[in-house]
Amino acid sequence: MDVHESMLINFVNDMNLIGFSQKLGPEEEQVFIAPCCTNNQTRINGSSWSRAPQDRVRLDHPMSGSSRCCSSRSKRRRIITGVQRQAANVRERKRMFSLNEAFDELRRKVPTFAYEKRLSRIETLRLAIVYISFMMDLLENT
DNA sequence: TAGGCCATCTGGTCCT
DNA sequence: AGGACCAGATGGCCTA
Repeated sequence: MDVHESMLINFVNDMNLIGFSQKLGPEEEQVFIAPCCTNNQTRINGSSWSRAPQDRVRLDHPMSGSSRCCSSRSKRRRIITGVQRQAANVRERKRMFSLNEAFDELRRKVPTFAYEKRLSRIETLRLAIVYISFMMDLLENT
């Protein structure tokens, strides 16, 4: 085993011992709260979703209710049909699928131990950031 | 049982 | 006009 390999193992060990939360500064721990979206509560309490996932269709008009409330911009409303909505859902699923594929690829690139549980997406990103920094330091010092 | 993570749906906005 | 992207909401699953 060469020096770099042992350094890498130490690095992974350190990552596991340190944990990600301690690496967060106050900035990262701040929770962003949208300034004007207080009416979300209405939507939670007065939820119009059906229970079964396949029945998750809004019972009211598809374009009623706005998640981006209080915007002073003029809104050009886009009326979409049920077919278009379904097509958009399919596209979104595909998009999320390719995003997850990219995350899986990134998981394979960052060093972890085989017995460790699968990294979550946020853990993968944070580990990748630290790993890249580690490698850059390594390059500068060799 | 609470909290974390994730998949999915959805509507708004951006871009071509 | 329509697809891509984004963020909020919601529910299911899993683990401590």
